Amino acid sequence: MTTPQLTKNQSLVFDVLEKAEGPLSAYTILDKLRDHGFRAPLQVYRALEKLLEYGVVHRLESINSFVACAHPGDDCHSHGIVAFAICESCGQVTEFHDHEVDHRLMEWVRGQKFKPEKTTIEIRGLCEACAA
Amino acid sequence: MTTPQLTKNQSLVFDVLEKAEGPLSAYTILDKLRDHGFRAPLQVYRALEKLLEYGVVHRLESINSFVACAHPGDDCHSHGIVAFAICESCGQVTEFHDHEVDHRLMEWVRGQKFKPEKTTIEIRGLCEACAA
DNA sequence: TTGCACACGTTATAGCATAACGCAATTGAT
DNA sequence: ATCAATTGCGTTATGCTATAACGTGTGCAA
Ligand SMILES: [Zn+2]
Ligand SMILES: [Zn+2]
Ligand SMILES: [Zn+2]
Ligand SMILES: [Zn+2]
Repeated sequence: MTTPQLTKNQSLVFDVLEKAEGPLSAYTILDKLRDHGFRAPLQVYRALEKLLEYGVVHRLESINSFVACAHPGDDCHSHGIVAFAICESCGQVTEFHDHEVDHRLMEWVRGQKFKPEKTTIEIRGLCEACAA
Repeated sequence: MTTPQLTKNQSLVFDVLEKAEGPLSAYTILDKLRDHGFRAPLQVYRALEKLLEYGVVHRLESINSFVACAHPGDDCHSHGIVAFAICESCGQVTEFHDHEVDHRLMEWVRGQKFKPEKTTIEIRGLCEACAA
């Protein structure tokens, strides 16, 4: 998926996510953009929908939040599953890929004749700093 | 984790989930239990909290729903990660375990000195019947 | 008896996400 | 140039998901 030129709202939302330390909820993004004219949740959600489609932003299902892709330009997303480690203390998120995990999961779905569309792998816990 | 005797509310919620064809949202469970005296979401959420703790129910993060464990009495839950395949058409859920996937993920977290607490693996797509 | 833990009921509130309407700008064919 | 289709945008309203806060009753152990 090649990323087209972002619209104004999409750029604003993306910039907020890129500058953030960790994942943000849609409503947090909204609050950060009120000075730029954002008034309603849909303005955020519509931008996020496109950014997710372009693959430059990921959604963290287990915490209802969004994060900028940590591997811009990487083609991993086109042929692999993205996994996340989420620190429940400081909110830090690490994005990674493991082809062996992908392989095993895809082998399983093939055996079941299941047709995968979107796979979520999220590890919640404590990062090295917070676990100390 | 050994499962203690369930309370009345916990039993009601568990029975609903066990008899269900697929995953249910907390509010759907609530509606199914109104005839049994349930009036408020908290009655459902409090029961679910315990059932999750006992390991007899799983939460599907990506669809905000709950499902009865498909492997009652299985000790897989104590030393492995649970994964789910969720059909987005018919709602059918298949629960499975893959030790190799567990192993790879745990190897990754060990390398990062990340301390995992709860891991989510959910594959959304189409089951064999619905993909045809 | 007193204190504690736990389940429960109720009301209110917080947090997350989308439906539905209308308008404006863009594009691309006819 | 005109028309139709698409896309983005703004606004209001609504729906779905989850928890806070308070009070009650019950069982049990110190
Ligand atoms: Zn990424
Ligand atoms: Zn941390
Ligand atoms: Zn299970
Ligand atoms: Zn299906």
